[in-house]
Amino acid sequence: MRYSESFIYTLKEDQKEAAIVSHNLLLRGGFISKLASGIYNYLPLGLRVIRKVSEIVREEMNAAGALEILMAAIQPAELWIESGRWNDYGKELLRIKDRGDRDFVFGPTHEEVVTDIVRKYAKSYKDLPFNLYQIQTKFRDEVRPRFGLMRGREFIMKDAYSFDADENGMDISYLKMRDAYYNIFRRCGLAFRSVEADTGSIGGKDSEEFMVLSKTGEDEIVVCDKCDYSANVERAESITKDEKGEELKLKKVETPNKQTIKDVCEFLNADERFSAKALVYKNEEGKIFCFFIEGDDELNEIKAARVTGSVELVMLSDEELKDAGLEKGYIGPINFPNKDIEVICDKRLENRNNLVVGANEEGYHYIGAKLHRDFECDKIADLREVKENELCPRCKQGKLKRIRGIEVGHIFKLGLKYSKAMKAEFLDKNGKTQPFYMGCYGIGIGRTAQAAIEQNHDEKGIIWPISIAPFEIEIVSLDTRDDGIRYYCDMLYDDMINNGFDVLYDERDERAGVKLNDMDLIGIPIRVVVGKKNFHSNKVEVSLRKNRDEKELVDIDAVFEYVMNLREQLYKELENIREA
RNA sequence: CGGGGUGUAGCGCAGUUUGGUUAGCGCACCUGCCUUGGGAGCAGGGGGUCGGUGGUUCAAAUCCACUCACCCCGACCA
Repeated sequence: MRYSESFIYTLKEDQKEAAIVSHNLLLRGGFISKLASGIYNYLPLGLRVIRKVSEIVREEMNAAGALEILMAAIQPAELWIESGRWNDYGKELLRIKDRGDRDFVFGPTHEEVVTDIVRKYAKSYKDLPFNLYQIQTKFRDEVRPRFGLMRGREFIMKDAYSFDADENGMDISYLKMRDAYYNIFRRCGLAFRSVEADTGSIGGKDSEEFMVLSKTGEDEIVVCDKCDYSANVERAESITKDEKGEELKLKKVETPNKQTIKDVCEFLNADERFSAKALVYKNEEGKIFCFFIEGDDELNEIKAARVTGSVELVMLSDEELKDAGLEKGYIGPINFPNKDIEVICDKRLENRNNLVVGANEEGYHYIGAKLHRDFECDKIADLREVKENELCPRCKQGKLKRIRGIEVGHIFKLGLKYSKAMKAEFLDKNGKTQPFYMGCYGIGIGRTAQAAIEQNHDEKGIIWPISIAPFEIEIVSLDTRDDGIRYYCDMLYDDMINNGFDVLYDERDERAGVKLNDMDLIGIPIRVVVGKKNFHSNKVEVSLRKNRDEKELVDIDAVFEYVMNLREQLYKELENIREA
C-alpha cells in the first residue's frame, strides 16, 4: 500500500479517553475510532491486524479439524428461553424486538444457535465427533466497557463448539482445542499462560483461561514458582501450614465496643488467625448465607457463590443484618440465631483447636471455640482467597505468586448442559438416544490484538510481532523528488508486492521526521529507509522496529533478499516463544 | 448499578471562580514561498455558538434546574 493512497491518520498527542498504553496507541496510530462507549470502528490499519489474528486462528482451528461456519448474529428469544438463559443471562443480553413485537437478542455467544443447528442435522453417532466454529461480531451490554478493544460491548470473537458421543470424546476434543490455542497465541507472539478457571455463567465442568501476562491485566492469577500450577484467583487453592493451637475450654468474655476482628483480637491478645469472622451475603433470590472464615483471610466471593449455587452474592447492609436478627460485629456460629440462614465454614477452621468467635450478643465474644465440639455448620468448604507465598496445592513445594493477566481465550467442557436443555440428541450404536457431550472455546480477536500491544511497545509506539502487524515491511523514501530514488523505491515496492508481501510504502512529500515517527508509532517490524545520504553510495538502511539502534547498510541490489531473510527470521523467532 | 470526574473546532487544551465587544491557543487541515536523515520556518486562510433543553438577566461558554454523553474506581466476561 502506498501511504499517499491510504487512509492513515496519526495523532501526536495522547488521547484523553485512553487509560492504558495499548488503547492510546490504537487511537493515535489510527487503528480504531470510537463510535460509542465500548463500540469501535476498525480503520484500515486496525482491520488489517484483526484480519491477521483471525487468519492465524482460522488456520489453527482448521488444522485441528474444526469446521468454519457463520451463524446469525440476531437470534430468536425462543432458543434462549429453551436453554434457560433468557432469564439467567441478565442485562448484559441485548434484547431487541422486531416490527411484530417478537423478541430477539443480538448474540453474545452462540451455544443455543449451534445446538439448534446440530440437533437438526446430526442424528447418528457416525456423525461424531465434530467441531463447528465461527469468527463473528458479538454484543454484550457490559456494565462498564473500558480500555478500547479490551472490554468492548461490540467485539469480534472466535467461538467454537465441539460435539462428542461421550465424555471421553469430549475430553479429547477439549485437548485438541487446548493445543490449538497454544499454537495460536504462540504464533501471535504473545507471552501467555493457561490457567485453571471458574466456569461462570456459561456453566460446565473443566475450564481453562489463556492469559496474556501484563501488569494492566484485569485478571489476577496465581502461579507456582516451582511447577506449572496456575489458576485464576477465583478458583486457586493453596496449602497452608496449620497450627492447631492449644485446645481450650469454651468461655464467654466481655468485649465492649470491639466490633472488628482486629480490635477484638488486640483486646483479647489473640492471634487473628485464631478467630472466625462472619460475612453475610444474600443471593439473587434473596436467600441469605453466613460465611465464617479465619480472621485474617479474605472471602473469595466466586468460590462462595459456587458453593451456594448462586449466580451473584451481595453483602447485607447493616439494616438487613438487623432484620435478619444478627448483631453486627458479634456474629458467631455458636447458637446461630437465625435458622433460615445457611451457615458455611471455611475448611481451615476445622484445623483450629481454639477460636475467637462472636457470641451473637452485643459486647460479648467466645474464646476457645472449636468446630464440631462447640458448634456445627451446614457446610464446610474452601472459601478463602489464596495469599502470596502459600504452598502450591499441586507440587506441595513451590510458593504461589499472584500476577496479572489479560484473558484472551477460554475453553470449557460444557458436558450435557445445553444438549439436555435443548434436547440435542443422537442415536448411539445400540440405537439408544443420547445427548451430545459439548465443549465450547472462545478467543477475543480484538482483545488479543490489543494485548499484543500492551506487551510490545516503547515510548515511540507499537512494536508488532510480525505475524499480526498491519504490514510486515515498510519502505520509507526520504527524497521523493529525486528521480533515481523514486525509481528505485517504486521498483523495490513492486517487487515485494508482486511476491505477496505486506508492504507499506511511504512516498509522501513530508520531512523525514514526520515519516519516521509515523512509522515508529504504527510499529511495522521491518523498515527500509532510502535517502540521498546512502543512496549515492548504492546503499539503503534496513532496521527492525524492535531494535532501532542496529541499522544495517545494505547494497541496493541485495535489499530484496536481505529483507526476505529478515522477515523469515522474525517468523522463526515466533516459533521459539515459550509459554511464559 | 453505586462512587468520582469531564463535556468549548478533527485532536490536546485555556477562558467559567467575579456574566459584558467579532470565543482564544497549540497540533492537524487548505494556499504560496522555502526546507528535506528524526514531528522545520515565514506569510495568508477555512473550520466551533461553547453537549442538550429550559430558566434567571438589558446581557450567559460563564449563574440556576433538568437532561444526555463520555471517562475513571468497584461487582461481571472473550
